[in-house]
Amino acid sequence: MTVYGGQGDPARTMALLWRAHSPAAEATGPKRRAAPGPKQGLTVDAIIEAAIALADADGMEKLSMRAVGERLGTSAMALYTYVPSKRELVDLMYDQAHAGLPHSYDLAGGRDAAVHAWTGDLWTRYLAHPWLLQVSFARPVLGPHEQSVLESLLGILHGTGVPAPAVRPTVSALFHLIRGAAQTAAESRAAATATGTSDEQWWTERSTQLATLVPDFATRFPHSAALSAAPPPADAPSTYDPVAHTRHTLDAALDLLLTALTKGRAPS
Amino acid sequence: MTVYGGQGDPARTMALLWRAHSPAAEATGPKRRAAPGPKQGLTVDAIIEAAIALADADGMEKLSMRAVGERLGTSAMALYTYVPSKRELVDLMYDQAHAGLPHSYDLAGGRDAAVHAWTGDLWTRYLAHPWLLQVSFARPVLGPHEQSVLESLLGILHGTGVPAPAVRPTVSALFHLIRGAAQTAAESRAAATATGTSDEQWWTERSTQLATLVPDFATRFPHSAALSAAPPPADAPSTYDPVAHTRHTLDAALDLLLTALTKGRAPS
DNA sequence: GACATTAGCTTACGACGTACGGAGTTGTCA
DNA sequence: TGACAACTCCGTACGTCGTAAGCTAATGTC
Repeated sequence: MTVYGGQGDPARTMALLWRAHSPAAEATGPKRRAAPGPKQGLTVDAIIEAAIALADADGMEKLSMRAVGERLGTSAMALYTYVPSKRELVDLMYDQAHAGLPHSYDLAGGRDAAVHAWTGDLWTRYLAHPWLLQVSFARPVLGPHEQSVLESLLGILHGTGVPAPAVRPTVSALFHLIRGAAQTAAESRAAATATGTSDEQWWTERSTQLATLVPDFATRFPHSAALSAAPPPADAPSTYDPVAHTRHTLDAALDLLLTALTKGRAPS
Repeated sequence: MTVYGGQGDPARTMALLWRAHSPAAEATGPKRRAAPGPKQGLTVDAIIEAAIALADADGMEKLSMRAVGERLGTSAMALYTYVPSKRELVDLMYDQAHAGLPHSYDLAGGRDAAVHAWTGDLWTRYLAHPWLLQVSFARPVLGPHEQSVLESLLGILHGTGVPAPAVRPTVSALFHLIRGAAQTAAESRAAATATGTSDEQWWTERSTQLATLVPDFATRFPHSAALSAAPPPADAPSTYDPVAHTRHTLDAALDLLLTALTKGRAPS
């Protein structure tokens, strides 16, 4: 299931997102008078880091407040001083996981090369933190690092003369394509390691199963049958690696889009 | 969070998917000798229907085995005779929610018109059952109704001369684009009804918040700032409706893709 | 030194998915 | 016809989750 982020108090979430990571953090609020009470033993960043490590290792399903607390040597409830709820924590994790990507891309090689580079970086990040793909992209909150990813793409599009009306559709299309492809890749990779069977093996099992279960498949779904029977394209990766395969499909789709941007009429 | 389907026993899931809904259901297994024990009081279809109704009404988060059982006048555990687990139920719901879409599309109006029609039907379905977008698209199991949706698209692409190597990327791109856009639309619609504030209002609130929180936003993210400041395109829907708006962006992205298919070089 | 404020954390609650196993019902076969 | 085995149904219970409430103790200000 997709995790829907951005469902806590938006104001609080945004403050956390931008205060914790922005260089303007100090400047934002006037200096807070030192508060009474015990010193804080944790930091939001430590919590985020622990949570990300957990999600990377065991997946989003295993991410629980108790587990994060335990990893930090305390209890689940100790986290609630720093983070209003698990949802906000997920938002913070999401933004943090986008940190460190390039702020801008070299445009000397042309638009297509730059977009491919940008795509490759994002793709790599998604596959390094596959739980990112379980956090709804439609969430309303944008943190500084996500914003930076968007900004770098806009820089490419603007710098290579993409007409203004085409920018929005292109941006949304790119994100959806990359996320979708990465999700497919991550899922097949996870299935392979979880079941121990290779992706190829898995598919043959599945299709023999389908053949006995639905003997008239080819009659009912002729085009689908033809598609699965078709040989892979000549320039596809030869060793059967589902991740490389998906990436290849993504690149092809990207090329379609980029071709349209170059040759096509400007969309409305 | 995204719900990951397809994680139960694949064989069992596929048998359920194809047996329950396919006309070849009886033919599949040799006649099962009548089993002893009480008559079954429920049916898988009734359970699926109840679960879908629940998800439609209250969202995926509120979908629980207890709730489904209650709606059918029994307990949660009563369902486990028919369905191995909640995950399989979600898979069955997912497939069932794709039932009744056209099996083929009129190609007389050309490829673009047919693809737009197909897209529109799927879009409508997604917005009618927004929980569909929380079920991972990367799940490995395909039921008969999902298969039919794929088949009708393949019919369009094949019937209008899309070159074979371009088919796979086009299909995956189309699904990702539509799902992504529909997710955005569904989310903003849900946010509007949940908070009572209009989408427009919501964004202005958010941006004033951002402005005070991050005063140097425009310097740090010039392109993003310029984009939000840009006027909407002239042919955008005039009354501010986030769903129509997202749909418009989707159509523009579709046009990009379709343009590429027509004019572009065939991708590898 | 009194006191307001705050962090840390224990306990507890209600929800979840579902394992387990008993009770009751039915077909088959001796 | 009676015994039995197979099967459905489902109540109970377990372990998990997010987090509300509230106590304890530490710290700053006056």
